[in-house]
Amino acid sequence: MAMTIGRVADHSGCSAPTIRYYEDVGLLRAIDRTPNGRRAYGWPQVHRLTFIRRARDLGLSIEQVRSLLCVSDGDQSDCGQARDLITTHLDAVRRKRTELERLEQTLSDMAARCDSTCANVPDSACTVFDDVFAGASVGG
Amino acid sequence: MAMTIGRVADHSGCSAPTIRYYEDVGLLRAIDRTPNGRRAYGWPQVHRLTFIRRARDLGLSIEQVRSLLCVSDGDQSDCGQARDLITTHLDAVRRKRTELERLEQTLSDMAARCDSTCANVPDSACTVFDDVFAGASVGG
DNA sequence: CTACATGCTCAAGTAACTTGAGGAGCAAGC
DNA sequence: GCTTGCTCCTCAAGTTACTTGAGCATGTAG
Repeated sequence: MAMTIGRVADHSGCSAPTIRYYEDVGLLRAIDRTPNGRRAYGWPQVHRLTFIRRARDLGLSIEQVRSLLCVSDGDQSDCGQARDLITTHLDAVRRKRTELERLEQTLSDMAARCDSTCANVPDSACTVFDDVFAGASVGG
Repeated sequence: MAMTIGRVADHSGCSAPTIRYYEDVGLLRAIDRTPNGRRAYGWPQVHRLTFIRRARDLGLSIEQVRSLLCVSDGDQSDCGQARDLITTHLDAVRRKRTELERLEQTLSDMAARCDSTCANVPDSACTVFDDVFAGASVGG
């Protein structure tokens, strides 16, 4: 039933040192130990770590993640405050997604241009960046 | 015609110290100086910095940004390699966007649940996290 | 029972900035 | 003409969120 830190790392996508670090800074607490002193985890920790990793990957700071987990842990008693916290993060995530779509479009334009201008001319100079940035060159 | 670092900061969205830092690490080079030693920028640098900021905001490392700028600068002579670079980044950006959409959905579910369960019960304990994570609780 | 993979702690290193100290240049108002 | 205040400069140290490495113990496979 109990997992080693290595298995938890595999399941959650966090590295073992990172998991110990999260324990250090208080995102995980009171990890059981086996008689010989090794950490013993269960599935709830795997889910918590997966959530943390996803949020971190997407640019939320440790403190922001902590605040969301506080809501989850019930440390945040006022539901209105919890909702504010969530919608604030939601706005940030939406803005980020919009920017990401813009970059995706830019990169995709570059690749298409690359295909059309130099696909059949190997080793030719590439001009993909010349005018993809809102009509202006990238500059020096 | 020439802009101070402060104006460039306003236009590009990078802070002045960050712009100096990018010069230090070689993302910007050979910035002109006024007779009294202040940096003098033009629009090409503004565009370049805007591109850098967008890419950085979305999780590309300085080294990845540098490699894209190398293509733009023509330091990358092989168009095939340039295309590979771009499509690799494009894949990463697409995966990131998918993850972001998942987090957006999760947060939006939380907000909706918050509204329906405790909107008219101020100061009540909030249960928004109880089962939004793939059917499992966040754990401890 | 010897490899060797995995775990532990603690300290130092890294990336990408941010903040702070200490000082100079210039524009506006008195 | 001089002070007030904003912006700029350099250089050093601090911050966040980890990663890497040293040195040692333990569990597992052949």
